[in-house]
Amino acid sequence: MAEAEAYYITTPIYYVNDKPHIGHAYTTLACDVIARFMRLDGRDVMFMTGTDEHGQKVAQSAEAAGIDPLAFCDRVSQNFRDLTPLMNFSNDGFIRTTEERHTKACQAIWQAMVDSGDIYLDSYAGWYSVRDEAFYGEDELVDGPNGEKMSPFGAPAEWVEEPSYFFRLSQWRDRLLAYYDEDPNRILPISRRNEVLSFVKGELRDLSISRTSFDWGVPVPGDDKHIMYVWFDALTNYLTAVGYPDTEDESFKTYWPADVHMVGKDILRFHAAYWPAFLMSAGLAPPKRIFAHGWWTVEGQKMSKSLGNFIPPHDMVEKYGLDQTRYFMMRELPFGNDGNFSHTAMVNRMNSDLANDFGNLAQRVLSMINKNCEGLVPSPGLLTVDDGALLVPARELVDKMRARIDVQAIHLSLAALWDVVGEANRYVDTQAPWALKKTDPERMATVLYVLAEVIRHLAILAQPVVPEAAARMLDQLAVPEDQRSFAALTEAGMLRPGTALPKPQGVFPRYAGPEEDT
RNA sequence: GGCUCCUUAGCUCAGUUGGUUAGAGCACGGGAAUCAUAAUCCCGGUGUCCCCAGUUCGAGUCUGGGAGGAGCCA
Repeated sequence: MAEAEAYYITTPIYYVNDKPHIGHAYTTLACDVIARFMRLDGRDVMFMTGTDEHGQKVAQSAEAAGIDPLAFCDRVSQNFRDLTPLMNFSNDGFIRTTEERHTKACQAIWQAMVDSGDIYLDSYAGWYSVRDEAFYGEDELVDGPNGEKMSPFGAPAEWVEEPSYFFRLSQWRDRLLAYYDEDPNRILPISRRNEVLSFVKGELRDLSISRTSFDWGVPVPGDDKHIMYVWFDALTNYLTAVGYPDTEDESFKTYWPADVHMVGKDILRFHAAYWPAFLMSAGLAPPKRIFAHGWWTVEGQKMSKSLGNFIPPHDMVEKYGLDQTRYFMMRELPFGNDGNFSHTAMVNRMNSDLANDFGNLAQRVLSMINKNCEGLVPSPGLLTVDDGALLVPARELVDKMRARIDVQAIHLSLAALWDVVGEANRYVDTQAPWALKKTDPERMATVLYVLAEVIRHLAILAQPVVPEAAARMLDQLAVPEDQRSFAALTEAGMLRPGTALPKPQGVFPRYAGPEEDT
């Protein structure tokens, strides 16, 4: 038995101070769909998400709430842990940067970077914004209403002057460029890759990676007046999760380096430039792929605090259904692009693609079998050219979808699946089994068998995106639990004639809520 | 200010190395069918392919300029 090939995929860790909205759910959902696909495809998957709990802002929020920072984090990180059951995520763990193991990992990688001569003590003077967690140049600042200095994003900025440890990022330019060159798909989409390339090709400055002005974070080893810069701390979670610093650990040896770091486009630079440089400096392999996805707007408008138009994932799931929500977010826009959420688009997708095309296909076929074949999987006769014209594309579908998932083109993998759904609906019409019932019952049985077998393929392949509905479809085809992976998409997994099927029930209802409610 | 990407049917987008009448889905109109969640199937039109100029026998596809949009950096 060949050992399953490992696959490690991560979401960013989310900032505990935020309230989860569809943007967070979207990132994790994309990873979930890919992780489920890989598991069904026989890969040994590690899928991680978590929360980023350090930094001055968190400490300030905790103080405002009148509790200590850890108690505060315990409370608010729950909001993100709750996304897993709500969205049916299949993450293999949930990491928090306040865990003891994470402190150890951060200090270990720091020490490794010190040992390779890439960290040095100097002093930092400049404008810093607590809210943005970022430093700014004098020329980037804007004047606030009372003449105070503000960051370009309108956050208060203060002049800070303090000792700081620096990372020799400037020394890593060529090695980073070589790393990008090794794989044309290193950073996707390509437009994002170009951005990173132009950033790194420009003048790379050394990076300040510690602060002395607050203490809610990971202390620098050997100099605990210094707290690690929050990004240094946060990025290291990807290592912590697989057992670092124990590089002999089975988990670390199996899963590192990560196959995909999924990130929002706003944090690409940290992942595509700083992080690989940190890792290489510490003698560790950099990630194989960084994918930056886009943002959702809502009814054409940006989500923002001032508009208060954040959509809590819970609201979408409640209103449209869980699998419907999952499908919409993965299908509506090319993965990587920005996209717009609208009630109309949501209802269109859920009614056209799910209810009318896929759901109704299963329902019409299963009903005919239920009524005309005594509720048993029918016995096929000799297959015709028409049958092959449907069966062959269904059997080739898994390869087509895999090729697309490999480059995170989730929307295209779904489009391929729906192509076959369309073929199947056309086949139903041209074969007209309801007419065959009177003229040629044996041929009717063959047609219904072919359809049931194609639906088996479709349901198995739809599991990553609509796990519950696909499972119900497979239940209705009496497909055993252990026959639902992609390995069953062969002749050996074919439906057995004579198997009793339960009475069919629709799995994708049409939208039944209020008509105009946007 | 520098750089990157985008601008194609009402909407969302495909358009490979330049080559005959520019495509898909949704929406819309007509027809067929009646197994099914009134779902399905067939047929149909619309496009100054952002604008201008150039290269070419020939450009949505290449070059230059311009307009609008998004983003990265200073």
